[in-house]
Amino acid sequence: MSVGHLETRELRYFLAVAEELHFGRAAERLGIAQPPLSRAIHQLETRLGAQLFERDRRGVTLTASGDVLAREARLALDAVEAASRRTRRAAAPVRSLVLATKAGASHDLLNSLLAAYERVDETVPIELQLCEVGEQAKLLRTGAADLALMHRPVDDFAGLDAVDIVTEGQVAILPAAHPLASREQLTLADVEHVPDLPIARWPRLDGTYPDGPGPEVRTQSQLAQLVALGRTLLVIPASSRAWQWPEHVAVPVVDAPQITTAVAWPATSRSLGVAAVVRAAMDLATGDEHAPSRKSSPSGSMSVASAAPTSPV
Amino acid sequence: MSVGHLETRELRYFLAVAEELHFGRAAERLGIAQPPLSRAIHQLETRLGAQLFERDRRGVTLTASGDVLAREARLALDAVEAASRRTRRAAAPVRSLVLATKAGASHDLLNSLLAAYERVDETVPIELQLCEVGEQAKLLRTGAADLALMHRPVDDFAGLDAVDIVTEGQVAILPAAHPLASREQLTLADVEHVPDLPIARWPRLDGTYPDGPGPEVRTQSQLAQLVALGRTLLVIPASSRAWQWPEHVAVPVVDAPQITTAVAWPATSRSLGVAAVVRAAMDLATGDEHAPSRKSSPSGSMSVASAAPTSPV
DNA sequence: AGCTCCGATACCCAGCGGGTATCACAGGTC
DNA sequence: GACCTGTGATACCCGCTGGGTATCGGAGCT
Repeated sequence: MSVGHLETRELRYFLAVAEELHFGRAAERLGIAQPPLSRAIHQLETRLGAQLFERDRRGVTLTASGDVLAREARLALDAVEAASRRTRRAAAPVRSLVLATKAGASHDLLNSLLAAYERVDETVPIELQLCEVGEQAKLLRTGAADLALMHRPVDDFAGLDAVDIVTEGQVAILPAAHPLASREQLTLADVEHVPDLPIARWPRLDGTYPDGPGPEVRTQSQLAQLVALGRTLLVIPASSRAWQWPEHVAVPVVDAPQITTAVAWPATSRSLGVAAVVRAAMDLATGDEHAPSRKSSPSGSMSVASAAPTSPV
Repeated sequence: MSVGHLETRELRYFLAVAEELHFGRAAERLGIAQPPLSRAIHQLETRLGAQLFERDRRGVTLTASGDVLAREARLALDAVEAASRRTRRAAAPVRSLVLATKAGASHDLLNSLLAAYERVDETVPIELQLCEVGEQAKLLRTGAADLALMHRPVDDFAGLDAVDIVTEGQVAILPAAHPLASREQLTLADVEHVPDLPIARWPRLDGTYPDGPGPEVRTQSQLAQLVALGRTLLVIPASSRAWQWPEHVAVPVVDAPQITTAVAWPATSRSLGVAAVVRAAMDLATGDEHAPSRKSSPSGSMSVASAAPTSPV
C-alpha cells in the first residue's frame, strides 16, 4: 500500500498549505496553480492513508495527523536542504566553519570564544553568520551554519548538542532619564507594564502580532532603533552590551530567569572543526570566573570526541 | 544556480551508487536501467556543483563531497521516511509506543522499565520491536520506533537523546567444560585468541567480513546458536541472561569496558508517551542499587519535560 | 587484436505534473 | 429567494522529463 516513497515536492506542497491554511494562497506561494495543488494533496492523503486537512466551509484546518506531518515535514525538508548545502560546502575550494549568532549578542563572549579557538586550532577560519532571534536552530538544521551561539531557556535545542558557557542574570535597558533608571534593582512586575515604555511585540509563527500597547518589531535592528529612541524597554542578559547606548542605563532585574549562553551544533555533526570549537568552548566554560557555568549534554560532547570523523572540516 | 530543491529520488539514486560503487548493480537494485541512473547522477553533480564520484578505470569511488552527501542523504531520507511513518501512525486508530530493543538484551531491565512505566502512566500501551544489533538508532530515525534500549559505548547516539539506566561490567560466556570456565576472572587478553573458541565475525557496512578464524554471523540468533553449540565465546554485559544456557558459565572480564544501558529517543520527539517512559526510566536509574548510574543529556530530558507537546502520543 | 566490462551518449516514448476552464457549494447581501 | 463571491474539487489537455533500448568509447586482460 505504501507504494513509493515521499518526494520532497509533496512535502513542500503540503507545508505550504499547512502554513497558509488556504489552497489558493499556498499555490500562489509555490508558483503553481491551485488545481494541481489540490490534486497533489489528495494524492498525499491517499498514499499516507491519513486525512491531513479538514476542509469544511470557510476554511481549511489541520487534522491531528496533519499536525504531525507538518512538524516532521519541516525536519525532513531541513535535512534535505542540509544535505545539499553541506555537500556544496564540502566541494567549495575554501573550507571554513560558519558560526551563527544573534545580531546583538555578547561580543565579549564571542571574542573570547574565537580567541580560545585560535589557541586550540587555527587551521580552519571561522565565518560569522549574523541572524535574527531564534533562527540559529534552523540554520544549523539546514546546514547553513555549523555552530551557533544560543541561549537557554529561550531557544529550542531539540536535535542539537550543546555546551553551556556562561550563565548570567538579566538587566533592563532604560533611558537614563526614566524614573525606573535610578533604582538599584527591578523585578519583572516593575517592568511589565510601564506605560511610557511598553514592551515590543514580536510576530507569532503565522506572522500576526499579539495585541498590546508595545510597538511591533520583526528584527533585532528594528528593536535596537526603538530602544535608542527611548520608545521601549528591554530585558536582556547582562553581558549583551551591544545595546548599551550612552544615554541608557542597565538595571538588574532580579527575578528574571537566568540566561545561559551555549555553543550548539547539529547532534549528527562529525566535523573535526566543530569538535575543535567545542573543545575551545569547554575550556572557556571551565576556566570562566564570571558565574557558575555548567557543562551539559555529555553525550553530545562524547559523540564528537569519540566519533570517527568523516568530514575533513 | 541552485535552482530547485533536491528530490528524495535523487538522493536514493545517489545512495544506491554510493553503496554499490557500481552503476549497473545500483540500477538493478533500484529497478531501473543503467543509463537513466548515470544521467541522474550527472544532473545531481551539476546541480550541486560538486563532483560526487571518481570514475576511473575499474571502478567508481566516492569523492570527499560524495562522502559528505552519502552521510547527509541517509539522514535526510531517514527523516523523510520518519515523516511518512509517524503520520501514518498518528492516523492509526490504535495509539501505541514502540520500544526497540536488541533481541537478546536484558529481560530484567526491560521488565522493570515496563513496570515503572505502568506505575507512571498506563494509558498508552507499549509495543516491543525486537531488532538486530545496532539497528535501534535507524528505527528511531525512521520513525519505526519511538524509544530504544541502547548501549554505551557501543551504539551511536548521534541525534538521539538518552537517559542512562544502569552501568555494568561484562562477562565471558563459556562452555562449562572449557579450561577458562574455572577461572575466577578473565582479562580481554585471555579471551581474545582462544584457539578452540574464536570470536565471531560480524559483517562490515559493505557486507564483507573481516578476516579471522571465527565463524561469520549476521544475526543475534545465529550467534546464539553458535554459543549454544560451544563453537564461539562471547563477551557481553553481565545482565544479559538470555544467553545463559545451562551448560555455559559466565566469568567476569575485568578489563572489558563498562556497558551502560540507556533509553534513547529521537531528540526531536515531542511525544507525551515518550516523556512518560523517560520519566519512568529516570526513576529506575535513580532508584537503582546495582551500580553507579549516571543521568546524561540533561538538555534532552529538559527538552522533553519543558517542550509543549504537539502530538497526543 | 579482440574480447569483456562498464559508464556515457543518443534517441524515443509515455506518464504525470502542471495549466485553463468549469463546476459545486456555502455564506453573505439586498 | 435570487444573486454574487470566495473557495476547493473536477475535467481535460499539453509538454516536460524520467525511463527505456541501442550503441558507443575506453580500459584491462588474454
